[in-house]
Amino acid sequence: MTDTDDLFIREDPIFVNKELLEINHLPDEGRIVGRDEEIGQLANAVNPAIFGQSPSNVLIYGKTGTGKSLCAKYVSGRLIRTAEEEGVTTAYAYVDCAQDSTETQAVQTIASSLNDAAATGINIPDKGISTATYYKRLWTILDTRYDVVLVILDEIDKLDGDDILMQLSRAGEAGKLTSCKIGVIGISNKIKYKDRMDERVKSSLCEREFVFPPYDAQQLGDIMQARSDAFHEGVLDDSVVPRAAALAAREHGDARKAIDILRYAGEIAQSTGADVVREEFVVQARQRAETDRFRELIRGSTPHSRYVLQALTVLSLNEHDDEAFRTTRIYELYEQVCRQEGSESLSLRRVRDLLKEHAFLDVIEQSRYSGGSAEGSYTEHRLLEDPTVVQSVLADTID
DNA sequence: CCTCCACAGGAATGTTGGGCAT
DNA sequence: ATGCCCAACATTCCTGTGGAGG
Repeated sequence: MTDTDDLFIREDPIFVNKELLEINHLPDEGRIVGRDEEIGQLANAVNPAIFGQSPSNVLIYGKTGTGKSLCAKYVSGRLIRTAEEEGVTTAYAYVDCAQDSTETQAVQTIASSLNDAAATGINIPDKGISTATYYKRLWTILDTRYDVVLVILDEIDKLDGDDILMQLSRAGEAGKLTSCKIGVIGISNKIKYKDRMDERVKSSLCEREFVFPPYDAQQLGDIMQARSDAFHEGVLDDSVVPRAAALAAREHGDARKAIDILRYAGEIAQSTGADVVREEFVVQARQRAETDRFRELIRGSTPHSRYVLQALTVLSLNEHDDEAFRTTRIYELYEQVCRQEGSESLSLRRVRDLLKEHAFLDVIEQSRYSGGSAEGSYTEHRLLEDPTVVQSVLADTID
């Protein structure tokens, strides 16, 4: 091993502290921009936990990238530290309901993230046991290890039922828990989510409600400025942050997207060997952020789910004029895709459900029509993303 | 107002594969 | 090792739906 091996770059010329640009990075206090009031209210709602009492349940609304999960995690984290100083043992569990959409998966995630097999002697398997068993183990874990627990349910509207909310909010009253208290922080980006909630759940979950407004270009700029320490001194061209802020502000004030753009712009600079992040990289970076979000969405989906999407994509690419297609047309093409892949096609009924799932994840949009006189009624499906983008993502998601 | 069509979607039932107790 | 339980996925069967034209 010589110390003059120049095959590898020894020091990153662009980034010093790239973690600052990770999506899940929790900034220190003072780095959360424009959410002081919300943080204060949130803290106030969960404050009783510090004395070992039940925190208020909270529902947070706001579009994606308005800092909802960030603030929820941040407040929960500080609560745990403060409670500890008071001799109260607390913890929080974070569940992304888009990923764990069934009741079972969500309970499993909560239980396994709060469990410590060494301390409790309880094992939480990934699958194979009943929902009731997961609950039973979760209650035991909570009672033996904690005084108060906060459960953050992100994208709660993606959950397939209210059952888990019911269980969590009633656990104490139903005698399932003897000493531990539970607080639920629900996060939704659909305001109307509340309307379709069970009345009993609604009254207990919605003790406090907050709405997070989108960030404006100024705030987005501040947010990125606060994280610009991720880059080496002088590497960021002065025009980069304002440009990225303007782009992200135009797209509904999504801070997550703004930070993604900044990171990608840096990576583009890195891979092209540039020593400065230039303004023109920002535009390319935006494109890349878009495909990345989408790739994440379809990464977890089953092959047939992707074939269905593939069928719709091919239709959209071939016929630019009309961009919405009937279920049956998609199904015909889907059968063709299956033959190419050497796979047995699923039933029409099942494909209808798969399409509905895509609609739920905002990948496609469905609208129902009636043909009128003896023409029946039908549903049309439209891709929400650029077909060429979908095509390229599908192509390299082969695994 | 009723019919007719092309499909939507609810319900029941079957299949698969993993964890669990014995 | 073996049978059992259960969630997730899939199929089959069937009833429900909307609006132009009779």
